[in-house]
Amino acid sequence: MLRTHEAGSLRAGHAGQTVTLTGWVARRRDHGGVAFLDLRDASGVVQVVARDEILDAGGAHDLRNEYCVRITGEVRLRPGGNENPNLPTGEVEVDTTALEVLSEAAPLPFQIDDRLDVGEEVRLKHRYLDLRRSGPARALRLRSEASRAARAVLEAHRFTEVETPTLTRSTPEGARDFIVPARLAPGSWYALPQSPQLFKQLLMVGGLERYYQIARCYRDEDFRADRQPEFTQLDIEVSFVEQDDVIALGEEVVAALWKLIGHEVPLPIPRMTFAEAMSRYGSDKPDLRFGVELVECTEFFANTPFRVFQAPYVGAVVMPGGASQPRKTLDAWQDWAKQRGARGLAYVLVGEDGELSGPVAKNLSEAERAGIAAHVGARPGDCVFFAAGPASAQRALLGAARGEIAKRCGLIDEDAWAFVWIVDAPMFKPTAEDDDVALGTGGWNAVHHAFTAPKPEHLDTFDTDPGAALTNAYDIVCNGNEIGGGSIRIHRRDVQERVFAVMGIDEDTAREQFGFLLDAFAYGAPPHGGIAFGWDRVVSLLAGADSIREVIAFPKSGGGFDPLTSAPAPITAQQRKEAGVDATPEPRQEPQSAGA
RNA sequence: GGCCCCGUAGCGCAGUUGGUUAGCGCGCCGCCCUGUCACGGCGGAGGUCGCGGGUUCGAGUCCCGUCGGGGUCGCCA
Repeated sequence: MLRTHEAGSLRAGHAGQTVTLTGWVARRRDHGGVAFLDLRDASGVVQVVARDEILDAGGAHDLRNEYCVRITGEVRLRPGGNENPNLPTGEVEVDTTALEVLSEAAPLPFQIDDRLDVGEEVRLKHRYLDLRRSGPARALRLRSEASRAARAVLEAHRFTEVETPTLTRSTPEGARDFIVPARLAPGSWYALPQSPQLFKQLLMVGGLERYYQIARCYRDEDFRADRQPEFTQLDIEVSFVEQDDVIALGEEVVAALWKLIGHEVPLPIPRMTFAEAMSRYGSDKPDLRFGVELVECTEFFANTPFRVFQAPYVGAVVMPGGASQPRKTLDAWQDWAKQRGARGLAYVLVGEDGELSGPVAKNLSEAERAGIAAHVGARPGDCVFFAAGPASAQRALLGAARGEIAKRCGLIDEDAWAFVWIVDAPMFKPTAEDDDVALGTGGWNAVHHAFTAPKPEHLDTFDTDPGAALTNAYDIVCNGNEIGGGSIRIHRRDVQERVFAVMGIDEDTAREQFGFLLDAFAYGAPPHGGIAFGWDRVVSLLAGADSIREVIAFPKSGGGFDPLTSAPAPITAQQRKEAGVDATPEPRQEPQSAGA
């Protein structure tokens, strides 16, 4: 090693020892004649004292921030009164006898100082400098610890870590595939996997029984704050299990993860059905750190004279103290709702005297005015927001309003962790007209994915009444974020074919796209199920980061651009030719197999 | 794809109803400083105000377009 000690490890007990340290000059305080250097390595910082003659001898008189240096000297207690209680190493300093510049540093594009704000664009462009800062470095180390903790849990259960291909076949699982030209088969393409879903099921057919992988996944979709074109899942699949087994395992993983940051997750984590989550919170990933539940008002307004409320669903959500909002703020709520595609957000203000006001109040019947506050649980001074129309859209609007109310009213305890399993999700949802990712033409699309098993009681009826079929699927939600989800899978070929049929995937299409899976199911596939955690999101929650970009070593910015490498980049004409990008594929004989 | 916000020195920001030579802090360069710890002092350099067009006697400032970044809705099982 080039060093004998790590800078951040030195304490009073080292006094008298001669040490050699390596690291970066975090700061230089030059008094002429003597200079103080803060020497930083991965372990921390220690103050180094260098006399003029030492700096001269090392050719280092122009030593600047972020020079990479090696110094030798004696650890000693600082002179009385010069201790720095803000540093773990603050009782000592290293009196330099030799200094060697290992590598000079050009003037920096931004300062490496934890106290300063730096724009994300420049940070990512020079991510290697950003990572010298304590926050970003800590985030990556926490990610490593999280992976280790998860592995420990799974290894204890005798899981096998298996790598699955990243060059695979394009299968329409929902998102758009990234595709890679195949030079040896001009005009044909690999796809990068959206998840290892199909492979892990094949591993179950292969008798692995307990599989996991920290797997990179690729989806070519538009950007969001919590999305990257490549992201990571902790992917798990187990044979011969039921829903409760996977949930228990998931809880064990979650508990181990949150233990890393000193939080004990009370087990078991509560469960809520999908239907309950939608009706009480207007979301399939409710944030349970606060109340403010949706109130069902459809019955209440069954005979209302107000035409807007003559709708298949009327719901309300109460904003505590909201009656005192200025007119301008209430108007702003309308804009807020319109931005979500709603016509607006009806509201009624409950005065301190209990009198109702606002544009909607006068449209209500006498009885409705008398009873509405009590029905929705509004108190004097509150504001009641209403949404009326098709249930799913209006619940989503009220659910969003619920979150906005909590934010504006400061109802969210930022230190709280609220976990919940959302279970019994519907198997299918109607295919929207503008749904360009519909897998088939059946008018129904899988809510989870096409391999999710129906609950046993819906096994016979899911294709005759798709809208009513429920699945053995479970999502784990933390503070309003879906951090993982999974299901018990279909392991019977006939059931899988019926599901494809409901989704309008005919036999030929199914055979072409998923033939290998159907084939596999013909050979004694075991019942199996699993779960996948969104690893970037999990780690960003543990790290308290606003964005998953903070817990990714080299994240991409908007549009899938990598500010560091400037990828994606054009290719040469030669590369293009070799890759066969423009070639027409030769008709090739698919190796057909059993059961065709 | 729709909508909202932001682009001024290497970095973070200010810049009044449109009006002289576009400022501040840090960093950078030079000189000084032997107990500092976000050291200090003196001096200095550094700007196509993202880009293009328009309005105007005059545009960093107003208008249109465009590019880049961030957020949001659609989308993402």
